[in-house]
Amino acid sequence: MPRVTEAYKEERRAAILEGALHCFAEKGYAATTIDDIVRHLGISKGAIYNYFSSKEDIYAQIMDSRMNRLVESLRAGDEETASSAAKLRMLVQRMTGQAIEDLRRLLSFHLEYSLYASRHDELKRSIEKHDNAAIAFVAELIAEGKRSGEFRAEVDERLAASMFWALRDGIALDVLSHGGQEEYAQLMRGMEDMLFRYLQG
Amino acid sequence: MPRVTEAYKEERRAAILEGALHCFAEKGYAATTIDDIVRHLGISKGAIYNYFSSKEDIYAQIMDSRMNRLVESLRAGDEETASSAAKLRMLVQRMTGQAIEDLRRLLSFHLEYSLYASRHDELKRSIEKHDNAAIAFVAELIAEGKRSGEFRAEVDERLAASMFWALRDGIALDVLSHGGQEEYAQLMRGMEDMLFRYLQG
Amino acid sequence: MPRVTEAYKEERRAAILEGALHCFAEKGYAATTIDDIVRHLGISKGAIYNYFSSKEDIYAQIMDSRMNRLVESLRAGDEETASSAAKLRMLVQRMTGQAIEDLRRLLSFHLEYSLYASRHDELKRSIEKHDNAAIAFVAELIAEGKRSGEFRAEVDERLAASMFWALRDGIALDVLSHGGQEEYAQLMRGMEDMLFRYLQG
Amino acid sequence: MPRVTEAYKEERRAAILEGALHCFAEKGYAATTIDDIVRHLGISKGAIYNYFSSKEDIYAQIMDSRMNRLVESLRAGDEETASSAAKLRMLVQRMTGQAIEDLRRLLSFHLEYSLYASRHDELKRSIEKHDNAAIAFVAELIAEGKRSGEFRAEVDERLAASMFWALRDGIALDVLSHGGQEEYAQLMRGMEDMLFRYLQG
DNA sequence: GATGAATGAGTGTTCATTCAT
DNA sequence: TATGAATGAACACTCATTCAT
Repeated sequence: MPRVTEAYKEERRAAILEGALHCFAEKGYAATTIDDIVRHLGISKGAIYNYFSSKEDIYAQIMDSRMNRLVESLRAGDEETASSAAKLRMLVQRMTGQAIEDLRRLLSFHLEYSLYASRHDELKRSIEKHDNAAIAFVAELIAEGKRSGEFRAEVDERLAASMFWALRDGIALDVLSHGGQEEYAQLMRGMEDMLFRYLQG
Repeated sequence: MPRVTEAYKEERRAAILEGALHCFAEKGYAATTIDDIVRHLGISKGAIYNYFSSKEDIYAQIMDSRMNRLVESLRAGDEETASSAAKLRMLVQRMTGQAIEDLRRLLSFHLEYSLYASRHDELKRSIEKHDNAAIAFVAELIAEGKRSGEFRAEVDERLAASMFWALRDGIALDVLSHGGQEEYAQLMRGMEDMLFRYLQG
Repeated sequence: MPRVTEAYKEERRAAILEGALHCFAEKGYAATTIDDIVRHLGISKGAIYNYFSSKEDIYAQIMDSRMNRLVESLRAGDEETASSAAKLRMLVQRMTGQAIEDLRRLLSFHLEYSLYASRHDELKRSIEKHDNAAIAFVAELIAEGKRSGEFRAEVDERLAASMFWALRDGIALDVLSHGGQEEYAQLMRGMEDMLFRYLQG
Repeated sequence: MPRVTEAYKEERRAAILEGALHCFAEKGYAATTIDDIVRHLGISKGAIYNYFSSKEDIYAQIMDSRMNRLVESLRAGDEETASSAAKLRMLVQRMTGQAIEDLRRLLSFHLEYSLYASRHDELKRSIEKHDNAAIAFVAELIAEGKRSGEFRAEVDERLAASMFWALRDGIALDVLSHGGQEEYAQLMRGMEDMLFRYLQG
């Protein structure tokens, strides 16, 4: 008979993940100390270790939870009625509408994590899994478009989907260094334009 | 060993930079210790501090020297006779030809540095300068193509140049996580295709 | 071990201060390493940094606490009934009675600290404050003696008080280099003699 | 047949001593690096080690040379005609006349050296020798005064001489922390007054 | 004799993790 | 479970000294 409910624990876990994400996004993984996180959350240092086994564990779990939500949200926007092209366009536009500040913070987190994971095999696998899900989602959209004749039959949907994400990630990376909201929006419109010319010929 | 020539010192400096780059690319900046670098180079710890003032100084100087060489090499491939489209195609193909292993190592270095610099204002400025040089180079190529009628008059050359690099960086980032030489080459061919459809309409 | 009482922490802080004083007095500030202190106290290196922010912080806080206690102890010996001359004589005699070994250790600490502080403005101010308190205490004694007619009306009490401490410090400095208990006692008796001849004419 | 004359070498040695004294007085022994000295003098690091075996060796030789000159200068002021009391008064007044800035720098050097030497037996012996010479010089003056009836017969000349220097050192120490030229002069006049009252009853 | 690059033991400090309370 | 003081390996950096030129 546990003292605390499962729900309470789950809430606590999520709060720590959120607080840690805030710190990691702000200062970077290596520069963030457990003390930073603990201070930010107003909890004790020990508490963290009741929920996570290490700093790296927190890192990985943040990413995992974010990725799951990302794929969910991808699906969520999926209106039944719309054409494939419309869906894809909507996806780009939802991205375009994101506040640059959120983007910057989150993106730098994602980028750093990818880098980090690329040097740690265990993490690499989970990244790959999630990335594949994201690619598959877009690839499926494109495949639909091909079937409905909206997109050229010659495009390789997996390749195109990979390029979709590469473009998005590259733009985000760019914006990280320079550029504000307007420049980001402009690049995203450029991406939309380029992408549809490619898909539609 | 004093009364050394300037050339000797410059060589030494370059060797340290190279050794450090090797280590940073391998393990990441934060995870690389001065001892790692020193061990890799077979020199003493103190020696490093005769040439650089801190670990971060080394980091910044590696990037600076790499960026300078990148822009130079961009210019170097510039054949006089070729058309703009041919030059641009050549540029993409030179990138496509790169060994994935080199790319992976170098790219992860670049990415990590961009991330790091985005949180350190002094470094940020130098990154921006170099990035602008790279963008300007491609933008000029595209502008030439517009003038010669090879490219659509409507494309904004700066935007297109930005997207050129975003695409390239995004692909590299992708390849960092998964994919090998073949997947990289395929993505780069996709990039070429997408890019020219966009530029040529 | 958390949820410790304030008293426990205060005790710990005091113990570190004491241990550090021991080491600084023995080997000097610069020659004493944090490892020396830690070894002497049988605690871990990190523990020190839970209580103090740096080696210099420890140094300054030792001095502060010693100075506070010194001024307190000066006041503590202050018998109500005695005449001013008797009080002053008592003060000198209490100093004379000190064990030379204690004196040597403590004095070399004080001297070194004064030297150190004289080159560090923040510390300088606190030294001055404490020194002034010590001078003011003796000056008040002398002023009382002047009022009661025990001391010459012409003596400037602040000047005389400064010389009181100069003499004491000078003697201690001397004893640091040579001399043992007997020589110290002799010098202090000489100080008493010289001082009272000066005050009483 | 040496390449350079003895005189040249002696000059060089002296210059290094002087430069090192400047640095030690400014920043303190521990805080002064060989690089500081070398930079101040505009010579090479190796050069120093042609003349001295270590940083400590320099330290000790500075003190040695200063002490020798001090005792010489004490004797130099010794006018034949004057009475003992006049000679002693003159000695105090010469000290009083010193520029506070010189004093501060030099005194902090002396003090620090005494402290340092008190923890290093080899150096301690040489300090004692020099201190004894200084005490003996003043003691002899006082003894003369006793013989000529200028000073009280009861004073112990060695004790009085020790107190003379203690007072002077104590005043200098005081001035190190606070006080400027005027305060110093006032204290020195106080010392003169106190001293003569003691010697003459 | 002069030079100054090289050396590497040594320093103060940090920080993820543990565990007694 | 929560706490936060304790731990100690690890780190970037310093600096007296050496020695090839």
